[in-house]
Amino acid sequence: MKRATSKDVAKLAGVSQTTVSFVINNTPGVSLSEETRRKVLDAAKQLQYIPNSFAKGLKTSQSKLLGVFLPTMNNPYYPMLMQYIEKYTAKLGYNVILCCTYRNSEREKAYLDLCEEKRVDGIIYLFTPNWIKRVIQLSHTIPVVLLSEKSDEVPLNTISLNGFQCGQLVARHLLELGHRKIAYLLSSVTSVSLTRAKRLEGVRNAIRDANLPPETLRVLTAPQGDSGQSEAEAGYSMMDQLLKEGEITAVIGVNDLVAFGALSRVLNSADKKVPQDISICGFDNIYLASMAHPRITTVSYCTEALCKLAVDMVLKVSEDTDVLKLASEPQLIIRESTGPAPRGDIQALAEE
Amino acid sequence: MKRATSKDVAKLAGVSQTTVSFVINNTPGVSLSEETRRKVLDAAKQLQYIPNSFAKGLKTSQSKLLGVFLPTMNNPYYPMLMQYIEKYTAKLGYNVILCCTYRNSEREKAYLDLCEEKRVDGIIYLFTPNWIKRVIQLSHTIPVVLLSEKSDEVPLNTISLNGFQCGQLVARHLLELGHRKIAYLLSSVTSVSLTRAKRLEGVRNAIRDANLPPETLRVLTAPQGDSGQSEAEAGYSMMDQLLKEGEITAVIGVNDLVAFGALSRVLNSADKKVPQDISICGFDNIYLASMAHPRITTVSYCTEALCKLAVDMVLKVSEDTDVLKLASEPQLIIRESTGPAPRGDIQALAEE
DNA sequence: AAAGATCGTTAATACGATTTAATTAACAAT
DNA sequence: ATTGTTAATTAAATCGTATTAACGATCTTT
Repeated sequence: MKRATSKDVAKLAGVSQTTVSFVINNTPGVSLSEETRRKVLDAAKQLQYIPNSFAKGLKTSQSKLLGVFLPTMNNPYYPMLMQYIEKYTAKLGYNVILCCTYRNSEREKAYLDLCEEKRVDGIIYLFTPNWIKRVIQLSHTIPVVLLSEKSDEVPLNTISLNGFQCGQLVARHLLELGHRKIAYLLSSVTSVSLTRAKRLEGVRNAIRDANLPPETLRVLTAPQGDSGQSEAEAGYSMMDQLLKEGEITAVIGVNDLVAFGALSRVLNSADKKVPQDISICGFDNIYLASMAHPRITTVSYCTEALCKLAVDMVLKVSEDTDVLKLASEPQLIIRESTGPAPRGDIQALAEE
Repeated sequence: MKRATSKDVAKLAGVSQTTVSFVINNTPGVSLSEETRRKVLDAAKQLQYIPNSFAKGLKTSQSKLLGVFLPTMNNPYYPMLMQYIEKYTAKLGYNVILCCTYRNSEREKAYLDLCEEKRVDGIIYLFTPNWIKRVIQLSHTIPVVLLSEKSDEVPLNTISLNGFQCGQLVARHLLELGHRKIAYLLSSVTSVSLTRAKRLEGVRNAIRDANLPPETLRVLTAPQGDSGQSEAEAGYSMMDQLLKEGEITAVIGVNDLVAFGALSRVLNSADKKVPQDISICGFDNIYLASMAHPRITTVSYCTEALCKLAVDMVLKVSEDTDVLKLASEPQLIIRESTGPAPRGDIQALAEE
């Protein structure tokens, strides 16, 4: 069963194909009689006419398609962003193509090729590209926006999540609560993550600013992979080790998933309580953080607004030759998983 | 900066455009000298030639695009399926368009329109469509596969998750453990869900089969919405009520998210333990179920295999004219959140 | 040596829309 | 009556590819 074309509609309505196009697209600057307009619309409905986006794209070179790159769906953070982006683009008449790279360069490259072939109208990266060179080159042809961390060497439009400041926020929060023995739980991923680096930097900076020795922070690394489950498991096992040693009073997970895993481990222990004995916090404000009991203190970035901004930026065909770099204003969300350092440590603090 | 076309490549390589097409597509049935092949490839690389998928699609009426419909990203179950689908389609050279309906008929309709315009090569539904009529009509033009529950009235290719059998599985498991006071936690969503209905049906059936009275099962409903957080909250608040009443020994969440919320509530209580006092289980086997402590007993459907199957079906790897209906063989995954009914109830059982 | 058969290549056309420039009709102004 | 102006419509030229049928050249076959 073949679909009706604009030619068919024209024939049925008794007008030219041009007129059909004018009516369908409501082309600005042309005047049409109400009668022809109605005739065309009637014919189109009768034939169930649906414009062929191939032909349309061929002329206009617009695909109304957006490519969204993310490393994985296993951390709910990414589906959350994806959903915000999708919700907004749908309103604007665009579709999003899901490009899940699994932090694999080959896949990433393959997706970039596909996006180029499909002539997507823009690309949004939710992490730092592996193929920076390729992406930069591509950005001359297709608008690209990064929604992650900005890097001075990368001339790409960027909305920074401001990992450094995020790190500072949680660290200061813990320091103000009197914590002086803090662990930073890092689950390693298969590729470099600028975000993770920046967060840790921010934490270290806050400690230095408070005139505290670097030993205040203990950085642990678990070798686990990228799946949400294994990130939580990484947090669990690292916390396991920390409990055995029994020194730490506060824990920062590199993201909420790791923090959640750590929290689970403490909940599972007989003697230790959160936050009375150990405080726990993370980053990203995924819903899991507020579903846990106690709810996890974390950092939020007005994610929905940022996603909308990213879409606006990427669709802005304005010939802004300048590279735009923005930074989010992260917000600390204090919940029940963090509290004052245990008494023993408070005293230690007083002795200083 | 305009992109090179096949004509440009032809000119540079000193051959006809036809030849370029033959080389690029490796068109079967035509023989080409190694030399021309190389010349074309060199020219293509030099000009960074990328075929225009608009023109290509116009001729072939293939978009290499798949539309995937899901209600929300808030339940990790859907991103999980999405990821499996995306992973597999990418391998086949297809892209997926994310169509998130939020269980809103208007949105669903808008997305169907968009998919038709974009001439997607197939549509996969991860839930039961609201606009069944429209989808059925569409399926005459575009292959459609449902990956949810099969319904006898709906002539669409379907891979059934077999909710009925899933319900039976968990119910039998609990009954075998001696539970005779079971609660079924239902968080209501904004549209009818066949899956939810079938699961409950299966549970009831198992109870009947065991010659137990219908009162064995108590069905609770919470009015919460669709977000993952609120589904968990729904589970939390329903369990809150159950704890007050103190009758129930086992709980079935309508999905793992609800079960997780219920588990959180028990963990938060001083006196009750899981599974010693209360058993909890759910459906879907999302990673959250195995991240909780205790890990949650649930039902799995070999999700990845089913997703691949759905893709194969929709791409008509097998040429079938008949409507195909398959059912998954669900698998009960017994973990630490379920155990024998408390002693008091075992005795009650013995008295029967 | 004539007639096929095979190989490598190409000219021409079609796909279904948008868009430019041209055309007609109607009407006002001189 | 002629010209100019505006409104409503259309013919024709693209856009970049896949595909069909045809072509000359070379090689077989008899």
